[in-house]
Amino acid sequence: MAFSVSCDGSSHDVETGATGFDLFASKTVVAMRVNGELKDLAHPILAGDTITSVEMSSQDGLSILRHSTAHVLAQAVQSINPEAKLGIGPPIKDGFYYDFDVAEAFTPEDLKSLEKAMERIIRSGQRFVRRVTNEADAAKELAAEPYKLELISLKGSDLGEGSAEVGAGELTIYDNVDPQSGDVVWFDLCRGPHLPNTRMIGNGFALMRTAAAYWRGSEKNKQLQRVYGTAWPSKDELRAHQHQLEEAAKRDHRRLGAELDLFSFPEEIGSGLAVFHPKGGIIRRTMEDYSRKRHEESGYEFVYSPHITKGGLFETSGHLQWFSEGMFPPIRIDEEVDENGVIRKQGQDYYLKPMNCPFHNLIFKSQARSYRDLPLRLFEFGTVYRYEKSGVLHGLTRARGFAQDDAHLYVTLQDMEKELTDVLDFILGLLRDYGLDDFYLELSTKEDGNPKFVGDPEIWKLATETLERVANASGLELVPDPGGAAFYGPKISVQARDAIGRTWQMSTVQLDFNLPERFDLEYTAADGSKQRPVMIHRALFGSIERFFGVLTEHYAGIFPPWLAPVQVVGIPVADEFNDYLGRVIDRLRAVGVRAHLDISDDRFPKKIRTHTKDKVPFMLIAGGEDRDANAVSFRYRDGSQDNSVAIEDAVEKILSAIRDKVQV
RNA sequence: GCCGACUUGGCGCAAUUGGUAGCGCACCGCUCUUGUAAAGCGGGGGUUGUGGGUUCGAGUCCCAUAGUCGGCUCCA
Repeated sequence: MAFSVSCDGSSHDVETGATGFDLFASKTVVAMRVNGELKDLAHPILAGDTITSVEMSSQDGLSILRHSTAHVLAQAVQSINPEAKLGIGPPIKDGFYYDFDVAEAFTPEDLKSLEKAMERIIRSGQRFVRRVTNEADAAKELAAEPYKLELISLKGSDLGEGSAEVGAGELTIYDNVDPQSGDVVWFDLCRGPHLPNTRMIGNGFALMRTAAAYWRGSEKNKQLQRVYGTAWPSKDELRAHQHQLEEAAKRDHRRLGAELDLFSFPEEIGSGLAVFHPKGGIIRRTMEDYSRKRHEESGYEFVYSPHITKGGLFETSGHLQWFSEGMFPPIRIDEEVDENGVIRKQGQDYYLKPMNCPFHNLIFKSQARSYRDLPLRLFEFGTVYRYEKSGVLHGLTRARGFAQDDAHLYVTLQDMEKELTDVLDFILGLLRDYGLDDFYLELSTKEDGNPKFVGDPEIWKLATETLERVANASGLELVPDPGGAAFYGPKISVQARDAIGRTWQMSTVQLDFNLPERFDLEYTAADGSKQRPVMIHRALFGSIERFFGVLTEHYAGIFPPWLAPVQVVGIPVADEFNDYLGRVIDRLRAVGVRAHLDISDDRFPKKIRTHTKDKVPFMLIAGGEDRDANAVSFRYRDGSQDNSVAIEDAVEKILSAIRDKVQV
């Protein structure tokens, strides 16, 4: 008996018992959506179903490919080491991983032999066959897999949406069936769907690296060995992905920082503590100078505070209670102990500051404040120290000592929303000046029931709603981040996409009703009553170091002229033109351009090479032809040229590029 | 902090099974040098992250420690 179904938008007649295989002849269709749900092609089709094909190259298709590849990896691991216990193996961005409980960590050689074993499995064309089971039967079959048993027992509880093993519906197992013998050669608890067979994985996969990972993501659990892999519909796409990774590695700020002589992390100083070299110093100072100028224009007042303080200050703020493990341990001073070890004089504990806000609060409190003083905007490039765990340090983007471009705004409740709107506007404008222009916002809110968050729930609600209104008014995309708030209040963070599409958390704006309370901050209102101000914490760069790192990667070290450590290098074609070109360079230096003349013994092409590698934005060249025309020639970093430009025009061209902060 | 890998002159790398450290770039000197990514010659520089140990002998093996890298966890 035939009936009709809707397939990819048109009507099809199929026989009873038909499956996706009868609908899709194309080898690139790997699965299908039946009435919106992802299904294997082997899923039987019923009358009235609405079906759409899932191509291998689609998002869904890639996930299925990667998940199936993960299964093949797990089978390969167990074929080599039958003792390996299975964790989970989901698809992720660009690939997949699978966790194993094994006695010995995987070595690079292991990965090679695993790839070989995977190739054999893939070539053998095993079919993925779905089988519905129940908890009791599955528990019997998987008796040797303790982690799978745990998943079964957790079914439907706190596994979350992303789980690839068990879903809300039926419990299913996927058998890998050998096409020749029809035997089940391997199986795994899995909700699917999968490719029809392993052969469709093809040769566009690779194992990338191994790492340890806590079972179910908790530090309290055992660490399993994770193997990361990547999988693509074709070898060419795999190659393209690998090439992309190499390109990203080339713009790694840690590498560029050494290559371009910008900064370093001397081992003698300590982990996560950077020094900036002269060239990095120029970039950093230029960034800071411009930021300072813009802040001045926008009504911020500049303050300074010390790097250390007595512990009491952080008890008042609450940091010592909630985040002491993130702070460097105290320096105990002035304690006197007698010969018997008895304390004669009580000492004092001093701490390196992990934040600037308590200091600014003390400045607020240094005098009686009036509503006329508000909004009071206190700004500081404040250097803070945080005891980040050794394993999380990462160049400039995650350091133990860094400077925040930190400001605290004290406003009345009535002005709060307007001030927040202005701040967000100010931030986005400034980030654009630094060359970032693709943003979205994240709203970090408290998590109900988590004791980490302090303060009155009503106030949290007011703060969160206000931030949400301001964020929405910006017109930018707003992504929720539940549980991501600071302990004292919710925040908006600005996420920026860089030149190769990676996103970075940049600025944060936090609303705080808690610290004004703890510090007993108040001002006199127009009616003479004492009122509590609202506090807004905000940082644009987050940390100067981190922003420096992000910009380095965004520009791949090819900084726009206004930030470039060396803006112009004069390269004479021969010594004879040193004086002529030197006069042009002197003229640029006289108007503040960072320019110098290369009169080294190197030959002309060598100099071009040297300064191209140094990523100098303007190379000015002069030889006989230029001198005769009273001109110079430009060479840019990409190799393009602009010959015989009149000196006047050349100077103006350079000055305007710097002034307008454009890229060249 | 946890798991794994790595650590050789400023940088990038090399040194068969343990036998007394090499190369390129950079640096210094000399010679030569007119047109768009590396002129030639010569020279200095490391005891192999640090501290122990095994051995007749260790860059190569073992232990500890520091740092780096990849992940996990974390990120006020």
